[in-house]
Amino acid sequence: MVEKLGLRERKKQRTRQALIDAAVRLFEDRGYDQVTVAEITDAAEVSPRTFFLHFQTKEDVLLANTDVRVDLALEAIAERHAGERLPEVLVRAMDQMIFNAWDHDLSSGLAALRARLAASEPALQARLLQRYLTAQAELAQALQRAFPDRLDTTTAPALVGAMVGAVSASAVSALQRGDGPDEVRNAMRQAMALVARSVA
Amino acid sequence: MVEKLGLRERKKQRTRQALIDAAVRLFEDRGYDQVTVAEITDAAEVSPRTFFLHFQTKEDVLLANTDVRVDLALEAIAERHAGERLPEVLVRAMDQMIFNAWDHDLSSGLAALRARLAASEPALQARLLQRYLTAQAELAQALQRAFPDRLDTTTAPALVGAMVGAVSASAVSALQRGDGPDEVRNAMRQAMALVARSVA
DNA sequence: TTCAATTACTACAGTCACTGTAGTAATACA
DNA sequence: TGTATTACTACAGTGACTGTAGTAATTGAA
Repeated sequence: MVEKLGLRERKKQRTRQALIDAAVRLFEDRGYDQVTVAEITDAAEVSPRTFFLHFQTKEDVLLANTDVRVDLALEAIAERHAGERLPEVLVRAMDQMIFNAWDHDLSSGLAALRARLAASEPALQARLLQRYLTAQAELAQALQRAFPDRLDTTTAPALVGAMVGAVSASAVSALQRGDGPDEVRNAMRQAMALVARSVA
Repeated sequence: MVEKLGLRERKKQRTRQALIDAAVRLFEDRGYDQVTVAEITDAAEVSPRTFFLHFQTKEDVLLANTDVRVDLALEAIAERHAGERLPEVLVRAMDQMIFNAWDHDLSSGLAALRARLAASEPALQARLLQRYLTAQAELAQALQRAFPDRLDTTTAPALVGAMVGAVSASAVSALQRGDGPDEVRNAMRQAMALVARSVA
């Protein structure tokens, strides 16, 4: 976990983090589309071009570190506990992905800001959904490897899709009616349980 | 169904259709991002500005008429047959939305082109997913109205989300491994059945 | 038929996300 | 110490999308 990075790489990570920090601060102040990429790079004291060397799109600066979440879920599937059955593994993987990582970067405020902006900013919402879709494919593959006798190439994606779809939809609907974090959390867990039942 | 439209409105629909036709033709010829909006408007013989009076984004020209699909599903839910239970209604609504409308505009080639381009074009894929999400909210609301004793404000979105998520994921995965239309269709139906089981 | 209100469309100028390219200076490595 | 790599910059450009003001056709009423 303690990577020995060269000086060059450390500098690169520093500018990357500076861009993220600047973006988060400006977005919180003024809202997503009231901030230009040029303003972010100004605040981070780098050239505008540099932004796009680190992030493919303006939205992606808010999706930083989402890979980590997916990796957590993949690990959770791979580390299948003794005697654990399909629904349990699936729920544990989703739990890792959503709540463990949630707690982790709630401190940085990135996840909270992302959720808030995704609700109001269509471009960001669309990009986030797309990220979910690619994550789904990875999860489905891992899950099928873990349960080769139980899942085929059709049911594995369907099952993961149902999970992610149910959890997302319940979260969105909870957020839209103004629920607080705890209620959103409960709604998501309830959705997970609903889908888990279909494979019990 | 036979709307009496004024001359002005008919002209408007004609330019709208001209834009769609021109876009589809050009996209099929050269691919999505090799065609500019300016070229579409040139082909349709209108000004570039006119395009954005009819469609919010370049992607939206390919999402034309998707409202109709959602409306079909909403009708299917409202016209709940005698003695029909939750899973049956849900499956029938999804069926209407996906396959009935599919057959309908397969002739125009729009649905087929959309599916093909959505697989390769991230921007379009993202927009399509977003459209699904908004449709989900409507479906969940309608479904809860139809089954007020069975569904609450948490389970209704979760259930619809699971359905849409499962069907989408299975379709994507089938398309990615190069399945033909029939196999994709089967995968989608199988996904629907999987989720329907969870509420049986 | 005539006049006034509405509106689909156009022309034009501008913003901003994003890209290609060529150059510079710091780091890495032999 | 010299050479290769590479993160970054400067610059010029493309293309999606917007705001605004004007024109001409449709509409509905006098």
